[in-house]
Amino acid sequence: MSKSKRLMELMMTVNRKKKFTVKELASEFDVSTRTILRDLQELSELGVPLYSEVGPHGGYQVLNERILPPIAFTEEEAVAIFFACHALRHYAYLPFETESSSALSKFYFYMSGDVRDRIDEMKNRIDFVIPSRQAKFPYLSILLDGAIRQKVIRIEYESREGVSTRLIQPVGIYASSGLWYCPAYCFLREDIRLFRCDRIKSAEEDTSGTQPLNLRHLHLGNREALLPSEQEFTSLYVELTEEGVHRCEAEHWSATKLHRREDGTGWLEGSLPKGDIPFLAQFFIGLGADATVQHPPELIDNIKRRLAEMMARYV
Amino acid sequence: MSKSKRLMELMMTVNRKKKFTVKELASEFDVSTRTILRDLQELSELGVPLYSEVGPHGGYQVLNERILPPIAFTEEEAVAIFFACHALRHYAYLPFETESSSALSKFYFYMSGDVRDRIDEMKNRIDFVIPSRQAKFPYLSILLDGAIRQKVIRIEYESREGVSTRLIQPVGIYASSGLWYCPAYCFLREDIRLFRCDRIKSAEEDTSGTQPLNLRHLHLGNREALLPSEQEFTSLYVELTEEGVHRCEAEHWSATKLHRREDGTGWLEGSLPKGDIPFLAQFFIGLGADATVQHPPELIDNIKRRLAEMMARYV
DNA sequence: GTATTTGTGACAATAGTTGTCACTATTATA
DNA sequence: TATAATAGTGACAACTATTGTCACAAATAC
Repeated sequence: MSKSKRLMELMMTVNRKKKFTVKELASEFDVSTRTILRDLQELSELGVPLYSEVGPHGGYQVLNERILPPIAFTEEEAVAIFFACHALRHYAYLPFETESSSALSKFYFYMSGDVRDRIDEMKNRIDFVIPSRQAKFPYLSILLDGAIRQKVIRIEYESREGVSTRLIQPVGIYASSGLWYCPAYCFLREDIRLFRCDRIKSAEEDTSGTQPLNLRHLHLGNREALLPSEQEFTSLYVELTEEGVHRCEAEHWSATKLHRREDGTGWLEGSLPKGDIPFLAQFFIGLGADATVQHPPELIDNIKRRLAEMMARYV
Repeated sequence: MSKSKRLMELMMTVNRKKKFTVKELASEFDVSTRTILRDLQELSELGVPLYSEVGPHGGYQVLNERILPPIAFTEEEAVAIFFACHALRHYAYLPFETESSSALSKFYFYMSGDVRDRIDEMKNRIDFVIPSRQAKFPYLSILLDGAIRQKVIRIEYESREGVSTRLIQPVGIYASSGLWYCPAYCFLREDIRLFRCDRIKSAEEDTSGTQPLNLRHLHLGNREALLPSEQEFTSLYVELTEEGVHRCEAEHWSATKLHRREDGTGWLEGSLPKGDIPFLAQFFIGLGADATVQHPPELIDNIKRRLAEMMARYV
């Protein structure tokens, strides 16, 4: 095996093992220990953060910030990655350190001038707009970590009724139109709840010893289907114009209930937790003439009441 | 210079030059032509798409699908890139070939098992939600290309009045809540207009010889400020609750007009093209009790009329 | 004290790289 | 048609890098 190839494989091996002895690697790669020592020194010079201790039970260790073996990308791939990272820059808060800028400068350095120019030209000609918000989301990484390792997190949450302290077990986090949300099991309500992350005023791993539930099977992809809910349901039917269909497409709660006709119009049909009626009433009012609610009557009544209140304000 | 270093630099040089002779490189790198020939063969084996022609005016060429020299990323960077690309997968239509998946599999291959596991765990625990739409956007790359090279594009555009053929000169394209938009100079209206890309029914480079205008200085970052507009304006004042402030943050037209108070409430104040009144009336109706329009009277009248119409439908 | 481990230096054996030279083949162009 | 420019190959010697071996130093757990 050529030296360079061995170095790359060595890099992957030490990244995998994280702790190892020189002898071990020597027999694995079928070279002498002297060669492995020389190789490890080279890896170290290449930036792999190696650390060694002498003596029995000693050996080598690779520290956290590991580096991957060099990868050759095509320019097309580099451009795609560049714009993927570019799209993320609208998020002021992210749950992981945004190392993307250092990654981008590496790409930028190795790109030839004309691709660089092409990217510079494109940067101002294409955008992925995300509403930028005032809200602050300082606890995303704690919540995400809680979701991954299935830990119980103690949060202070600000709801309409004021600030309360709760224990939650996060299912995951997601961003939608500039806001972060965290679906989680709430030990206070004893059910899955959706928390808005900007209303979480503090978050830390729970130390009181509350046992996490076994919710590993629950994740962002399936939480809606699995949600056990004791809420009272009623059925919904709403007639939509073409524009109404467009507006409903953008709301993720309505996507599954949406049906389309050939001519572009459509309707919403499905079941509906009664607790959502106030929200839906306001939503359909916002659609104006593009949505006509036909069922349930409670929803229609709520809409009428709201319309009357608004009329009263503008007399 | 060591051989490996020379190979990397050679890779960058051939990417930059695109066309070159062996002799040229030999003198540039101060090695014999025989060595350069051997090096080029190695590059070829590494995947650089080289092509050569003998004879005078012959030489080497590197074909389009160029590859970058291998780059070493840290695992943190790899994770960040991974999720940036992950976020883009919600876009069914993109203006460039989405080579990101091949890039991701390269990363995936070189990552050690535990980081791979970490990413697998994260994949289902974090998401960047973009509304998924039925609409089709087949002409994004033509529009983006038109914006970059400042070309005139002939489109068929479907508006309320039916399908019309227009010549436009794109400023750029952007995605917002699942839809793509293209601000462009419209040769028909002789002004900048915003086109919704799913309503563009065909697009091709214009061949009739219409001269493109000099709009290079216009791009997505500044187009709003530079827009000359002959519309009639009136002033707007809207009182907002805390929730109303939140909802207005998400709309990019209102972000510049939004003012906040200490207690979280706020107001909208600014000028307003009269043509936007119907849109705004519907928007503020959607905000319900969270917005109270105080000016202009035309807007209030329009809101009242709409409320009355809706009341009538739900009698 | 001993076994285990990293670590260094020297040197010879081995393997890889480079330059030179002789030669082939193709092609544009004078 | 001859000539010059270009890629390309093979052989070999000179040079350079890599490797293994060995001797030895130093730290440390048990």
